[in-house]
Amino acid sequence: MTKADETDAAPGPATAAWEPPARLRSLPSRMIAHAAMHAERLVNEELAGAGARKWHYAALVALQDKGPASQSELSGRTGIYRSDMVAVVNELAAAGHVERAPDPADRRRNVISLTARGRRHLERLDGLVAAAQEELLAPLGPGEREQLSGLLARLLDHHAARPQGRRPAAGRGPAT
Amino acid sequence: MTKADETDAAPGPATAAWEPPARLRSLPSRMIAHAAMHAERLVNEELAGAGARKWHYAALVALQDKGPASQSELSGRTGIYRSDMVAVVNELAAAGHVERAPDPADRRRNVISLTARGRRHLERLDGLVAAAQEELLAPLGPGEREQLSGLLARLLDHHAARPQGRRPAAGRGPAT
DNA sequence: GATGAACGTTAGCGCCACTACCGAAGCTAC
DNA sequence: GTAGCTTCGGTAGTGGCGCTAACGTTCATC
Repeated sequence: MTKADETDAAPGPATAAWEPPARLRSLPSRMIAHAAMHAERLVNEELAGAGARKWHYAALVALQDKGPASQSELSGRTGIYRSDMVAVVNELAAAGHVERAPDPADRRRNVISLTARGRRHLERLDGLVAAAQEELLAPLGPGEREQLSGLLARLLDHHAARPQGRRPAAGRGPAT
Repeated sequence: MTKADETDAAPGPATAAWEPPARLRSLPSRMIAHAAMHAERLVNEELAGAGARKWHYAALVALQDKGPASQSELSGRTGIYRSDMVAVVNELAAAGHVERAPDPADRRRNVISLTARGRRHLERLDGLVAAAQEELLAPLGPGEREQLSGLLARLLDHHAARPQGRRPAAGRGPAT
């Protein structure tokens, strides 16, 4: 048997020693982290087909749903740090999905606004992201999906209120 | 108003433009990623008190629950990549929590085993990790925690079976 | 008109998942 | 028994991402 047990379905006692112990497998923080990895992988794979990353999607959605904004405002909407927002806007602007114009009312600011092309692009990304969600949640029924969302929302609400004193930092949470 | 609306509780229309749109906030992949960030932060903060990281914890648990193992076997149990396992074992060995001995039966292998000191250390880490889980799940009742765990387990089972063709890679999933 | 804050920007750190490659040692097939 | 595969420990490096620090410009306030 040179290369058997490659697609072997029967887990012998030799395989057991390679599996994670139940104590790790059932650890909530670990399960969540693991699920997050799958989620990110799926989203990234989908978006990669359109040459986009989750940051781009988040920024475009934030612009479409709440209108033009300065970069730091966008930062607040998306959870992307101001420092990283620079690159995101650069890339989106280079692709023509977004326009960066100086704010006449406040010359420190740039006003970022969605272009027609960006809107079209976002439509496509929406489909890809939705597909990723579908893949991610595939094993769950509609009711279960809502349960999961509800529980996670409770967690996030709780921890969003927590953080010790840091309110105006502009940059909380992941991009997608 | 130089620095008002800093700890302002009343969200005026100015604040709304800074909040993430519902479309992003309710995106399952994003919620999971966000929750994972909180989870990792909590676990890291707890473990930092003992000078440990989640990798160390995962490795120690894997050793305690399934006995001594080679490094690549440990890799399989914990989800830590073989390449990264080197450093983890180095650190654990330097702290005296683990012993690395050449395997007489197979001179390519090192047998890693838990020391008494490592067992004691792990006891402490267990408490810290448990505390982190408690903080993480604080807003949820016992029934809800089981719901969440169950749903996540379903997700993970589904996606663990998926990955296209890559079975023996030894290094799936996060460390904690 | 000086002080201090906000904005965009650059640079860099640290963690972590992941890849590629290496030499040594073991196993299998001929 | 030896040639050719794999496995193991190990080194190095990449890239994404969350996060901090600092700087010059511009604005707001006293």
